[in-house]
This record gives sequence, structure tokens and C-alpha cells, in this order.
Amino acid sequence: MKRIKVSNNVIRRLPRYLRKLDELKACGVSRISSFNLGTQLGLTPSQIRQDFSCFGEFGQQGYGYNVSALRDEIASILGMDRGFKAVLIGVGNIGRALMDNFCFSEWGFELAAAFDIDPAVVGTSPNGVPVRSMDELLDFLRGNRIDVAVLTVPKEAAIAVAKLLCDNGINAIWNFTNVELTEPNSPTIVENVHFSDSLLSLGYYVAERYDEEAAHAARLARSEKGKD
Amino acid sequence: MKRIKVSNNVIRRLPRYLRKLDELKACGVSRISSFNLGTQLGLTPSQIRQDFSCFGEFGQQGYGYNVSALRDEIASILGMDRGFKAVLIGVGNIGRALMDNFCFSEWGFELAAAFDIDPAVVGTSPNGVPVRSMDELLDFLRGNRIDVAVLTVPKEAAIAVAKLLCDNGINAIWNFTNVELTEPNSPTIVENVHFSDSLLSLGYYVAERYDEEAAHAARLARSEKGKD
DNA sequence: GTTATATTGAGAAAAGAATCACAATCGCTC
DNA sequence: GAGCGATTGTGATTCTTTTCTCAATATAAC
Repeated sequence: MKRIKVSNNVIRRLPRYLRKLDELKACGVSRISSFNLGTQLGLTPSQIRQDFSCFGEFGQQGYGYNVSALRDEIASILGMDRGFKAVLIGVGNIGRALMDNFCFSEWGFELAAAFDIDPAVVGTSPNGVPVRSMDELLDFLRGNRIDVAVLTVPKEAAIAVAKLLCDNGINAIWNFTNVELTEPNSPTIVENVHFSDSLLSLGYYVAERYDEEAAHAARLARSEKGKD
Repeated sequence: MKRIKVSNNVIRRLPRYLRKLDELKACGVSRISSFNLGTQLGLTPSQIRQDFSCFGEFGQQGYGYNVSALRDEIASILGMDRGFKAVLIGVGNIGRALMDNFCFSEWGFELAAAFDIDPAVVGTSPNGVPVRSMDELLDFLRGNRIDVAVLTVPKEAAIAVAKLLCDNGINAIWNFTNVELTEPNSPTIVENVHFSDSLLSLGYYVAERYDEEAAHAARLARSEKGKD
């Protein structure tokens, strides 16, 4: 697989392609054209072809793409076949909800263990994943090759825990805290899930639409008045 | 406030600005320059000034921006002062976790009610929000001006429920299901929270880093061999 | 007051991303 | 097996976003 520098925009679209291809496969569709895929995803055919071409040639002229083969290529590009191992830090509400409901293995990740300071949850094993004491974290990281930490601690603890993780060999954090972890010069890969950012963006679009509708109504009212 | 067409990229940065400004305000910082803000967020000063200039002139030459005033401007741009009302559909694990932990009011939203088909949760009021039967949903939507629906139903039900919502006056959906809701020609505003997409993107970056490290190590090994 | 320093806002330039257009070529039909 | 219709991959073009640059101007010091 080529590893040229690929733009973030392309990378953000890859999981959507994967999801759609899985769906098509489940529906028994075995081949698809960039045109057809574009229609289903709201993207242009050329964008899709351009995206794929960053990683190789997966299609056939006059035919399109083989759904199953393309799906596997994208899965591989995303590292789903590498068996990444993860730990989860902070078994509070969101951490617990992830452990109970998010299927890490479906996406190629193995959740090896969770950690918390609360003795009430330490020793339990939600969904088969053991919850250990934070005291054991460093030993665990030393003894296991862990690729990713899922950060679900309260925001007060976020910075300190993130630093601890980075200092002990973790180089990627899936950050669910509402805190900006991105530090200048830090080599750590941080992927944020900021619910509030998402909701606020939605708020912007709603506000924009309401303003447009109001402006439209005002124009109508003026033109009605003009007629009288 | 101007409502010119603003790019998505800008809009996605606004919540980050807001968060950082709130933090600065809490730390007693009352003024800040675009240079300083850029350093803290990993953005260039000119990008920050350009972003703000989409909405007006909030700074003062030679001085910078007033943290509190800027924060309020951005909050207003995002519609936080409009009292948007929301309903939540699907009080399963993720729905319940949001009700219990996500502070809608902190972001200017009011969660008016939740809906579910399960009689076991109907009638309860997690965090003070009443859970009603899905049978009551349409009446509720008719009787209340609801701006946003939070969609946390199982993925099998996602499409049908989304359609029901759109057909009954909801024009914005905060989508937590792992399903592509974006329909061609639909005027509904959809904001997706796809955990798996986020994790897979992270996986890409991790895989990329590992490949780079391996390539680097291979280069080193070759040059060592050359020396012998 | 006057001057020095800091910093914005905005137009111009550069960089980056999306779209277009078409040669190459594959599968399918007759 | 020849010709047709479909569809890719890619280089060229267009559009968008980011960065650069600098005149304008506010504060702060003296």
C-alpha cells in the first residue's frame, strides 16, 4: 500500500465508504460504480475516484469496483487488520456506556483493560473487560503493547491523565473529555469526540436556517405591502 | 449579525474558540491577541482573524480581543441564546447516558422530553426529563415548537424514525446512530456523531505512524549494512 | 501630547481540494 | 470476435481555504 501524504478530508471520508460498502455487501450488492456510490453518499464520482487513487487502483474500467474487495482494501488502509490494542481510562458514565455498547472488535480494536480510581468498579468486568485500579496502569502499559488509550475521565483529570499516558508510551488518545488536549510539539495522535462541539455546530446551522426563513418572510411582507 | 455564506471549516472551529474562551475567562484572562489564541489552539493568527471577520469586527487594533465579549459574540453566532428545544428519541444505553450526563442547558438547549417504545422506561424521568411513549410523539411535536431531535434509537429503527421526525416538522437531527441519514434533496439538517468513524480515523493515523517508523527503521538497517 | 509598540482587518498571493474532461480499456452483446 | 456502452484513473482546470502582507489605528509609556 502506498503511504503518500493524504489529506485529512480524504481520511475522514474513508470510514463512511467502509460503512456504506459493508451495507451494500449485506444487501448482496457485489459491484458498484463511483457514480452510484456517489449518489448514495452525496459525493461526486470524481471525488470518490480521486480519493481511492491515493491508495492504489481498486477499480476496473467499464466495470466499477468490486464491493467486497474494495471494502477490504479500505479496512486495511484504516488499520482494521492490525489488531490494535486499547485501554480505557475512566469507567464513569460515558466510559461505562462505551464498554457496554461500543463493539471495539467490530472495528478491529481489542479493548484489553479498563482503569479507574473508584474501588466500587475496580474488579468488575463489564462486557468481559476487566476494570483495574489506576495504580496498576503503568505496570500494565509496560507489560502489554497498547496502541490507543480511550480517555473518559472527568475533565478535571483529563490533562494529568493524558500526560501520564504520553509519558508511558501511549501515542494515540481517543479523547471523550471536553478538554483541548492538543499540545504544541506533542507527537501524540489525538482524536476528539466533542459532543458539545457537534451540537453547537448543529445549532449554528439551525440558527442560520431560521434567519434565512425570517429574511425571506420579511421580503415577502415588504412585497405584499408594495402591492397594496 | 451578518449571515453571509460561511464555510463549514470555519463553523467547525467556532465551538473550539468558544471552549477556549470560556476556559480563559475562568482563568481570569480578560484580553487576548489572535497570536496568543492561535498558539493555544494550534492555529495561525491570520486564520483566527479571518474566521472572526466572517461575522463582524470583534477586535481592536493594537489591543486584541476582549475575551468575554468575543465569547458572547460566538455564543450568539452559534445560536446559544435562542433557547433551542430538543427531544430525545430512544432511551437505550447511549440515550440514557446523554440524558444522565450531557448538560444540554450548558450549551443553550432545553431537552423537553424523551421518547421510547419500552414500557419499562416510559414514565421515568432521568435527570428530570420525562420519558414518554412513542405513541405520544406526534402530538407532542404538534403541541410544542421543537427545533432538534436527538436520535439514539437502535440502528434498525434509525431510518424509519428519522423519516417520521422529518415528516412532522423536525428539521434538524443530532444523529448518534451508525447509519447514514443524509438523503439527497432532504432539507433536514443532520449532524452525525459516528463513534466508529472517529475511531477508524484514529486507526488510520496510528497505522500511518507505524508504517513510517518501520520504513525509518528499514532505512537505518540498510545504511548500517552498507557501512559493514 | 507625542512617540513607540502591538495588533487588527482586509486585500493579494499561495496552497490545497474538488471537479472536469478524456484517453484507456473492460465486459457484454450480437 | 468485433463493436458498443460503461466506467476508471489521471492530468488540467476551477474553486476554496489558508497564509501573507501591510496600512490603519488603538493602547501605553514618557
